[in-house]
Amino acid sequence: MDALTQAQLNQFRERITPYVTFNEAEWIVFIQHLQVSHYKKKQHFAEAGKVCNYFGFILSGSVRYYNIIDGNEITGYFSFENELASSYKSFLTGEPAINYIQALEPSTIILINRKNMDAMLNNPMLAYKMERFGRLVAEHYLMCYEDRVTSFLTETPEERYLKLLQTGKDVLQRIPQHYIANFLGITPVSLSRIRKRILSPS
Amino acid sequence: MDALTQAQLNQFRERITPYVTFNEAEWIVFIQHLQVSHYKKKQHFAEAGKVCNYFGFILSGSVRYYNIIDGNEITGYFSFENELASSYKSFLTGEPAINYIQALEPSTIILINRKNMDAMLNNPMLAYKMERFGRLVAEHYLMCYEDRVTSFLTETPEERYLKLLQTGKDVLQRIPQHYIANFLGITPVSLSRIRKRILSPS
DNA sequence: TCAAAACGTTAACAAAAGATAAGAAAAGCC
DNA sequence: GGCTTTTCTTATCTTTTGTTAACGTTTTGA
Repeated sequence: MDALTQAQLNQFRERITPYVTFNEAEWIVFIQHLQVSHYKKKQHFAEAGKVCNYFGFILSGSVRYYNIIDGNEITGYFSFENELASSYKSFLTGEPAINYIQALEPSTIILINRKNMDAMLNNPMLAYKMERFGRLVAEHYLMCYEDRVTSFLTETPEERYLKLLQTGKDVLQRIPQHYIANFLGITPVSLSRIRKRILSPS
Repeated sequence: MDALTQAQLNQFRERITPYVTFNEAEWIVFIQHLQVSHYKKKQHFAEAGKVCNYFGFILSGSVRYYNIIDGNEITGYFSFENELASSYKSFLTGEPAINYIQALEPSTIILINRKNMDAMLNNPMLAYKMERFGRLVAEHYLMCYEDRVTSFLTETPEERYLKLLQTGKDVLQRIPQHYIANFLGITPVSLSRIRKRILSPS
């Protein structure tokens, strides 16, 4: 756990400003509750069976979320720089996580631990804005999940893959294809077939 | 739109107290922002293409959420008494909804419209608790969606159906089976086959 | 640098799900 | 009550996906 640099703080502040705008006095108190940590590739940010005590903001790098089912890893989500990383349910409830979060690349992540989060929620100077921040973040991810569930119900795997391509996110290049297959809810073999179908439509 | 009865208010207050506890002065102001409305069976609470301006709490009855894809209805979710009803994304963003919400039975629903919600979020007397309420509600549904996405990634339709049965919710009896099939992400025909497989495992 | 591990594709076969249609039972509606 | 609509099941056929294994390539790490 290092101290945060000014550049790291600026990056974080710029990203969260649309959600919550701290004045200078608030900001100074807020950043006292932050830590930063480096993760090597394949190092775990959270693990199934253990409580996830951190809420993370990825300054650089990326992570994947996965579950282990019958000994096989199933990758369910990815987060990249300027996005959040947390086994949200575990962080919120204090119950052991059911998934793993692992660095896909060497990553630098700002951390807020459960104790500091509670301290801010109970600090009259920050409480209101932290509640609001928490609401907007939760609502944001809720809407993302809502879209994802809808896509599972109304789209074929091929449609989901095409839509994913259309987002044009270059971050996709950084993800092994069998993880993307998991993300889409199919096997790597099946995704390979879909890709072939798309390239040479008969 | 009727005035709320004391019994209705009590039911609502009991249900939301775990999320937010209003004192008497706050409660009196809060309930001034509530309305109540009755929905006939099959009447719509929200419709695709129209902005959902209401956030609902179901006092009695039930609703289903559905999309129309290629002319076919796909039911994605249900809500019952003491649960919420809203085309959440539309309510939050003000954009037209992409799904329909329809009463499955004659239903009575408490409504908070967008204007009243904003008024409370901007009323210093209520703002803090409304932000907190909103945060906890969003977090609750976020966790539900997270579980649901995980189930799509890691379970077969048969496993999802068995797990649904194991919840033992008698509300399932109130839902036509082909809606449950949609909810599980499969066709009604496929669910019928799964049921047969379960009853007479060869 | 070199062996091991990870990755993507392809093939062959099995299992499951989708599409469509038909028919029976149940529910809803004048 | 009698008619229509909805609901569920079943059968047949097609399509898709899963499973397993093989193979070549790329990446990784000691």
